[in-house]
Amino acid sequence: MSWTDERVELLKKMWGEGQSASQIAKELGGVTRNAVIGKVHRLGLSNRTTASSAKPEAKPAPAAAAPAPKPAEPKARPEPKTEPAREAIKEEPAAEAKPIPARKQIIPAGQPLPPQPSANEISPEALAKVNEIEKKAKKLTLMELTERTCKWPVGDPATPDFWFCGLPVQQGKPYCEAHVGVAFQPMSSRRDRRR
DNA sequence: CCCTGATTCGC
DNA sequence: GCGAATCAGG
Repeated sequence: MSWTDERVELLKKMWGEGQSASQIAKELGGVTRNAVIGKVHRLGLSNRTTASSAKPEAKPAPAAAAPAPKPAEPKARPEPKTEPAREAIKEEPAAEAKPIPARKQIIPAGQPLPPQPSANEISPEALAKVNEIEKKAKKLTLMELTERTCKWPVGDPATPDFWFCGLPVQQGKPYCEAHVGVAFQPMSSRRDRRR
C-alpha cells in the first residue's frame, strides 16, 4: 500500500481528530501504526500532546533576562487541547451502551452482593455464565478500560466495590462473551411470556 | 500486560 | 519516502 492522496487525507483527518496511530492504521488498512506515525512525522504534523508526551522540553531561553512576550505566535487556537475531548468520546459509547445490570435491591454498601438479583428477562444460562466469569473478572477501573476490555459495570458506582469486568471483549462488542449474552438480548428471549 | 507516540536507520 | 525496530513512557 502506498500513501495516495486519499489515504493521506484520511490520515490527516483522523490525526487531527485525535485518533491514535493504531486506530488510523486500522482504518486505513495495509499499514502498521509505525507507518502511520512515520508518515505523520514526515508530513510535519506531529505534536498533539496526547497520552504519553509530557515533553519537559525546556527552551534554552537565549534572552538572558528578557522574558519579552514574543509576537511570533499569532495562532488562534479554538481548542486548547484535545486530551479531554478524546477521553470524553471514549467514555461515551460505554456509558451509552451501559445496560445497568438490574440491581433493584438496595444493597448496603460493603456487601458482597451475593445473589445476582437481576434475572429479569435474561436466559438462565446467560446469567449463570455471567455469575461465573464475574469471579474471574479483572475488575478494572474506568481508566483502565480499553477497546478490548469488557466494559460491563459491576456493582454500584456509588460504592467502593464498583468495577468493570475487564475480560477480553468479543470482537467488535464492548463486552466479553458472557456479558454480550446479557447485554444484547435478541428480543426473542424477552417475548411476552405472559399471555 | 496493554497501550501511546518518537526516533533511528537500512532499504 | 518508507516503515520495522527500537526507544521511552503511561
